[in-house]
Amino acid sequence: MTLAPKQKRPAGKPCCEPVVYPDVERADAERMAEIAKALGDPIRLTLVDVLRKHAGRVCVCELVPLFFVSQSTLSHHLKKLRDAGIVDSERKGLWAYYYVRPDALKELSAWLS
Amino acid sequence: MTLAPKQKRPAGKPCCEPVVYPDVERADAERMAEIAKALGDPIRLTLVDVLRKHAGRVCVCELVPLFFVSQSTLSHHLKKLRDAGIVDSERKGLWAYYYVRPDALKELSAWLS
DNA sequence: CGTATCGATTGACAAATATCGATGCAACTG
DNA sequence: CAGTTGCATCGATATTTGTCAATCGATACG
Repeated sequence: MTLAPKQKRPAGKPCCEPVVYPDVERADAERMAEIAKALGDPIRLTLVDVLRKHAGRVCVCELVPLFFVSQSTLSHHLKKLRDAGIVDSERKGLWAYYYVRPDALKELSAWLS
Repeated sequence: MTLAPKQKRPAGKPCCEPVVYPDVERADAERMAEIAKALGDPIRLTLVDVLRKHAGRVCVCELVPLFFVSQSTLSHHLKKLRDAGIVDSERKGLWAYYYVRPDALKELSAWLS
């Protein structure tokens, strides 16, 4: 697959024919980029890693001591993951249990490989 | 795998034993988060998609018209991808040809699946 | 040589983000 | 009921990000 121009453009005319096009639809790209963005922080990526290793649910009070940030900051990160649809939570009395939504990472994972 | 506390903590004592730990090392998480962050924008994700579909190299002048942003903005996005180690470029005369670095996405892809 | 073109860089600016401490709220304990 | 606990939200602040127009450096063309 060879493309791209070899000569300077004749002035006025376009540099080259547009030969390449994306395979992903714009909406798909936006959805996947949102997921990727949410994973684009070491704390959040690690959070997902921890949650994924547990089929069950993990209490927030167990997550907080794993990172050197305040409780409110961690809560903020969890919210970002929730907003991106990667995790969800369930409240039980005082405690909140988080878990990774099944298939949340599927599309991005498929695209990546 | 059951964890997490069931009773309010006795005052002074910790809420619960830390039972869960991440499987990824901190350095790994940081590396992967950096990649994910770079992919966390629709334009950049689409750029990678376009470049990936071409074993060869793609000229910047072909990439610009694919997006509704200025040339300088696209250049900025390409730099982000370069800084993250996802793509690299080669200059040939006036033109710059970009390509996805092999294996750049491997680690993240493996972790995701 | 002088001029046009490609692509990167700079400077500016608004918007989004990460972080914290303080506060709020629901629910448990005594 | 009063006090305490777990977690979310708010307000403030510093940093990062996306974007553009303008400029720059190198290269090509005439």
